[in-house]
Amino acid sequence: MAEFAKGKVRTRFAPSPTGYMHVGNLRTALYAYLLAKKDDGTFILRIEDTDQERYVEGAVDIIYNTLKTVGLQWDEGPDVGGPVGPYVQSERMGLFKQYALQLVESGHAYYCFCDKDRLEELKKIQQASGISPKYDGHCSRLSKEEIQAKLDAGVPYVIRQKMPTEGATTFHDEVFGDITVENSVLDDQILIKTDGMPTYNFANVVDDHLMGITHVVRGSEYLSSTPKYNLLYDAFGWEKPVYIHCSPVMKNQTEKLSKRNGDASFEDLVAKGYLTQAIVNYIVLLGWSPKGEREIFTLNELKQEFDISGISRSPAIFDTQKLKAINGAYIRMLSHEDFKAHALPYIHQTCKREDADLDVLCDALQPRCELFTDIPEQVDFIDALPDYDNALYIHKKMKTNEENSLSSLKALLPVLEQVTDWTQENIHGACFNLIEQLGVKNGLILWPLRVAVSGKQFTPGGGIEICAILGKEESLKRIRHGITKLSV
RNA sequence: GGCCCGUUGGUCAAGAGGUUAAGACACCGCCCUUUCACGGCGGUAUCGCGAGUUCGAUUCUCGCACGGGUCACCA
Repeated sequence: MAEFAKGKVRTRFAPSPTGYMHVGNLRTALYAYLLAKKDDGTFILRIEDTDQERYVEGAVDIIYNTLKTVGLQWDEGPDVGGPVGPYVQSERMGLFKQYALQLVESGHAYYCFCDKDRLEELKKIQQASGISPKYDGHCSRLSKEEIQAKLDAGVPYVIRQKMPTEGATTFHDEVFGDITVENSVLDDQILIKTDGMPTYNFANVVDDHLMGITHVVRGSEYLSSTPKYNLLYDAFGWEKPVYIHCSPVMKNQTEKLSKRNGDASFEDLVAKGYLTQAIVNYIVLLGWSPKGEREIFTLNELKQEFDISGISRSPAIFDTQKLKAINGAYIRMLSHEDFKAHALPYIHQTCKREDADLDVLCDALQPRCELFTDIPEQVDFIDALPDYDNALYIHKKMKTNEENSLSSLKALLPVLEQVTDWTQENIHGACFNLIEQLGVKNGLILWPLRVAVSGKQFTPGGGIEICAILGKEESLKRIRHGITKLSV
C-alpha cells in the first residue's frame, strides 16, 4: 500500500458529480474536513463518477468551486494528486476485480451466473409470498466443476458477497451507537457486475481502505448497508474505519432538502446574497451543537471547536430565518470597507446618484441589513423622492401631525440653508441648535425632516443622515417640496 | 410490508434519574433612540402517547403512534 502518515485522521468527501451541491452534501464535507483538521489530519476529495447515467456536465467544477469558496481545501484529490491516487473512481476501475477474486478464493464471495430473468422470477415469487426480496444463494451452492464449466463456456457472471446466514452483526457508529442487525436480512450483494466493474458498495470499501481512510463521514442512508461493509473489511482482514453517520437536512417534517424539489443549493444561497462564511456557520450548526453558548465561529475556530459528540441523531429542518440572522451577524462584523465593497452593487441597482454620500449611507445600512438583497429596496428613495402621502407626517410617539410638521419644516429650512459645509456633523449641529432654541422635543423637528427628505416610513438612518447622503441642494429641494405639500 | 434509526418550545438545540429544563433564531413586551434597525433587559415549554422499574423519570425498559432510512448488476 502507498505510504501516508500513519496514526493521523484521514477523512474523505466522496461526492458523485450529479449536479448541484446541496446543503446536506456540503455539511457532510464540512464535518469530514473539520474532523480531519481538528486532528491535524488529511482531508481527501474523491470523485465517484462511475454512474455515467447520472453524470452531469460541469458538476465536478461545481464541487471544486464550492469547496474552494467555502475554504475546504483538500490535501489530496484529483487535481492536487497524492500518494494513493488516482482520486477519480472511474480511473480506478481495473483495480477492484482482483480484490473480489481474492474473496472468492477465501470463500467470502462467489461467482453467480444467474441471469436477469431468473432474478426477476425469484423476486416475483418472493414478493408474492410476502418475503422480502433477496438473492437465494443459488450459485453459492455450485460445485467447483460446474463453476469452471460455466466460466469456460463464457457464461456471463457477477461476483457476490457471501453473507453469513446465522447470527447477527453489530457495528458501532459514533453518533448512533451500537447497531445490531440479523445476518439473515443481509443480501448476497453484488461486488463485481457483469461488465467486470465494481458496484459502488464494493468500490467504496476497497477505496476507503486503499486510501487509508480512518473516519467515514456520510449520510445516514448508508447506515443499513454498513454491516455489509464491515463484513467485507473482516473478510479482507482490514481495519475498519470509525463511522460517523449524519441524519439528513430536511426542508420540513417529512421532506428532505433536495435540488429536485427546487430547494436552495449552496450556489443559490450565495446568489441570494448570503455570505459564504455565514452559510458555512449556519450549516455546521444544523445537526451539530458546540459545547458552549457561542455559535458564531470562523472555519478556523471550528477546527478547534468541532467534536463528534455534538452531532445529533435526529434530522434537522433547514431554517432560512436563522440563516438570515446569522448572515446579519456576519454583515455587522464586516469592516466599513468590506461592507461597502459588498453592498455597492446592490446599492447601484436602485441608486445611481453620483453625488450621494455612500460612506454615510453604508454606515446607516450596515446594522440594518440581514441580506444584501434587502438593500435595493432600502435605498430606492435616494434617486427620486417617492410620491408620499401627508399622513406620513403623523406620528403618535413623535407627537407630530401635518400642522406642526409644516411649522417644523419652515423653521428648519432657513437654518439648513445656512449650513455651508454640508457634513453630517454640521447638519446635526444645526438641527439641534434649532431644537434647543425652540425648546421642543427632538422628534418634533427630526421626524418631519426624515419624512420630507425620504418620503418613506422606514429608512436607513434618520433625517440627518439622509440629508448628508443626499447633499445640500437635493435635501433643501425636498424640504421645500414638503412645505408646499403640507401647505395645500 | 420486513429490518434499522429517530421523537425536548414554531425552528436549531443543551441537558440529565431529583435542575427554576441552558442558549440561539423567531415571536411579544419594556429600555435606548429622530423612524426602522442595532444594542440592553424581560416574557412565553410539564421534554410524542401509554404502561413498567424507582421514594422519584423528560432522562432507564417495554409497547404504541408519528416521522425518516433501507431493502438495485444506482451511487
